[in-house]
Amino acid sequence: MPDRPVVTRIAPSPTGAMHIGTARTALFNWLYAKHTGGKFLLRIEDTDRERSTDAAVQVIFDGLAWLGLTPDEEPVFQFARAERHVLAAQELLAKGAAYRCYMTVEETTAEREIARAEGRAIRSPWRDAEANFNDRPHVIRFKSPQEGETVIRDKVKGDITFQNKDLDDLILLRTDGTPTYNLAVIVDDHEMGITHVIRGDDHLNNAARQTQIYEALGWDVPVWAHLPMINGPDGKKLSKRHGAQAVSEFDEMGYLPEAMRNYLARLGWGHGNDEIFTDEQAASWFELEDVVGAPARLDWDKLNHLNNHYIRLAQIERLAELVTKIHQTRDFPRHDGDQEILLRTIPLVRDGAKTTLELADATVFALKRRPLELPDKIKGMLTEETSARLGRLREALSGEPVWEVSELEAALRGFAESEGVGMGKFGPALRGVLSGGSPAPDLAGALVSLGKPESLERLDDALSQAA
RNA sequence: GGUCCCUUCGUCUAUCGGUUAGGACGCCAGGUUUUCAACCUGGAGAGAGGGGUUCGACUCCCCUAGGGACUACCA
Repeated sequence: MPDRPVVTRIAPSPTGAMHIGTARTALFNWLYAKHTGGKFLLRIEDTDRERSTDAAVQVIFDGLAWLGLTPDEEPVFQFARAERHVLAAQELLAKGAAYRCYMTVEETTAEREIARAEGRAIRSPWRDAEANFNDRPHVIRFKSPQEGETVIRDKVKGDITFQNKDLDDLILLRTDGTPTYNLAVIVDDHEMGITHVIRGDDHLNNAARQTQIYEALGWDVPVWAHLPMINGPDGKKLSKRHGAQAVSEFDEMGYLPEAMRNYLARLGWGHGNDEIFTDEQAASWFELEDVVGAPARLDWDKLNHLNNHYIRLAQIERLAELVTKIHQTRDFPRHDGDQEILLRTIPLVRDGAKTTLELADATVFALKRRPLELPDKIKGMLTEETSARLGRLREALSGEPVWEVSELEAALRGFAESEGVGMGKFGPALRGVLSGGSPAPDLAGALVSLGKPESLERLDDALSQAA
């Protein structure tokens, strides 16, 4: 490869959801481009007109945007470049590196069965016929070399040698004259100036045949880097039953994009003992040689741990916005003044949240409207003794001048002491009365979240109910 | 069937011939404690199997086993 600036690309086909494996491939391409000061491009492989949809194209745009992996140039649509692909096929034909094959679909199927039984690649009788019956239906096949071997110098897998006799003659142009994937990728990668093809290792076998086509065209072969797959926790192909496989699902489940980037980067790549790092660090460290050759499994626990870490790091305003969105999708009623409550509450509850969904759950207690509906379990705690004690606590709190966590902690402790009991004697009841049974932070935190007036009122509500 | 890839704690990984095989998540125990989580301390836990090469192999080579990809006029 000549010493040109690095250009990488992600080339998904728009046929449905954006798989998490595609996201990681995009991440690695992005990281490598950043690492080398090169460019990261996007090409939509929409040559399959049956399955490609505009909605799926949008899914890819949205997925990349959410992940923060912005391409450095406008996306290229493969289907729109069909003419270029055909031109390349004709060039190959003119060079004698491709031929017209008049086998019918039935004949091809029959040959495939025989070839498989004999353990060899399929062959076309038209390979050396140099036939040209202009109007008869035919495909254009690449005339793959039969002798020798083709070596793939893969940055992840190392050198891989294929015997040319095992490689069949790829179809370049279909009977209807449209280009196939294997032709289109080569032409597009070449004309987009792609220097490094970093993709899933399901394409590893294609690389050999693609290399031959590059050579036949007289083009530079890109640097290959084939990434292993991402499997489910059980080591099997990732599917619905593993919880998620599409990028959008991780978003919906409350994962932050920066957590996804960090997690995905560590799946199949490592830099010593570094586990948590910034995008800048990852980019500066990222080398294709350090990519692991073995498939990895998705580990929800580790993802959760990282997500919790990034939730703790996130701006409160941003989290409040995400939580608000979650409440909206759940039709949880919101009111004026909730924003302030949220901004007050989130810092107090986010340390325990593994996802923004959990974070949203943790804010519910503070957003409820009084009077709270108290579950029987909490009502049961309000014995005469406890109610009386909470009454005295209410008075103590109403005189509290500074409504902050450390002051309130001290006040609660002081109250317990003055009552001559442990916090266990009234803490659970206080919590229940303040939260209505929803998860809530520690007592002082809950009081701060609610604010002084609301806290006292919730106490009053409960005490009058109990009385 | 054929071709190709992969194989270190449960999981993700470090090690690039010489280490008590390290870290992270998870797990277990203890601590903290008004719930849950978080947090603190400690602990258990790995080179698929078999042959070589070498003074010395997790590391290099071969075989076996087990996973996986491809084998479309899909991408």
